[in-house]
Amino acid sequence: MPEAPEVEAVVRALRPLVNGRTIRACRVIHPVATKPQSPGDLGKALRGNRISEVTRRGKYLLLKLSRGSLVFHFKFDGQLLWFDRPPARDVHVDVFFFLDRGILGYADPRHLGRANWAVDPDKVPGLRALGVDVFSRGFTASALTNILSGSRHPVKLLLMDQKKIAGLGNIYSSEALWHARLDPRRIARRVKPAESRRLHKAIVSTARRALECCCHPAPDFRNPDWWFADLSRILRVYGQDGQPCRRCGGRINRIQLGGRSSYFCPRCQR
DNA sequence: CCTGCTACCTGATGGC
DNA sequence: TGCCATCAGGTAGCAG
Repeated sequence: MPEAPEVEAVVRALRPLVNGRTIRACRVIHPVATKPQSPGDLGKALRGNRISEVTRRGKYLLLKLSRGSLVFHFKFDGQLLWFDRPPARDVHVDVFFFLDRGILGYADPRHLGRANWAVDPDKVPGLRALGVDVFSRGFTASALTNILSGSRHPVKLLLMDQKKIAGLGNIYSSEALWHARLDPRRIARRVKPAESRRLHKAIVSTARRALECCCHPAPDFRNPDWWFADLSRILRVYGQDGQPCRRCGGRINRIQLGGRSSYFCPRCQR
C-alpha cells in the first residue's frame, strides 16, 4: 500500500477491527518480513499486548500497544489481511497476529516490506527522520516554500523525499506536478512563490482526492486478492506515456528522475 | 554533511 | 511455450 492516502485508508478501515484487541500470539511464516528482528523476539515482545491506537506517519502504519508499537512499512506490495480462522496454506501470509478475536495477517509477496516491534517508534530511524506529513496541518504553503527554497534538486525529488514531506510517492508527486502545471525537472529553488502556492494546493487536493478514492470502497482485508479499486480513474499522467494530455492534448512523456519513472506533459508543465 | 547508485525481492508483462 | 528483458505505488546503505 504505497503512499499516504492508501495507508490512511487502511488505518481507518483497520481501526474498528483491531482497536482494543489483545495480541495473544504471533506466527512468522517468512522471517524476512520481520528482519532484522528475529521471529522469537517479535513474538515475545507482542504477546499479551493490547492494541490501544491505530495510526499512520508518512507511509508507516503503527499499532500502539500497552508496551511499544507494532510498526508496518508496506514498501511496494505489502498488505494486511483479516481472517476469522487460519486460512488455507495457499494464501500467501508472512506473519499472523492472533488476536483475542480474529487474526490479522501481514503479507508481501515481494518481501520488501517489514513488520517490526519497537519500544519507542520515535527512535526508529526511518520514522524519526520523517518530514511534515502531507495530511497534517503543518503542511502549509509556506512550509512547502521553505522546503523548496535553497535546494538544487528537481522539484519532484523533493516531493518524494520523506525527510522533507512524509507520505508522497512516485504516483502522487507526478500527479500533483501535473495539476500545478510544473515540470518535474524544475530546480526547486527556482520555483517562484506563486508556483509554489499553486503546487501546495495541487498536492493537498491530489492527496485528498486519492484518500477519498481509497476509502470508497473501503479496503477489504478479508479478501486476499483485494486491492484499491481502479485508482487510475483519478490519475491524469502517471503511467500514461504516449497518451494525449487531458488538459492540452500534448503528448505525455516518461523520463527517469532519481532512478524513478516520471510522467509529465512537456507542453503544459513548465 | 550531501548525492547518486545499488541492493533488497518477486511477479507481471511484452517481445522474440 | 519458453526465455529474456523490463518494469513495479520504496527506502536503507554505501562510496565518493
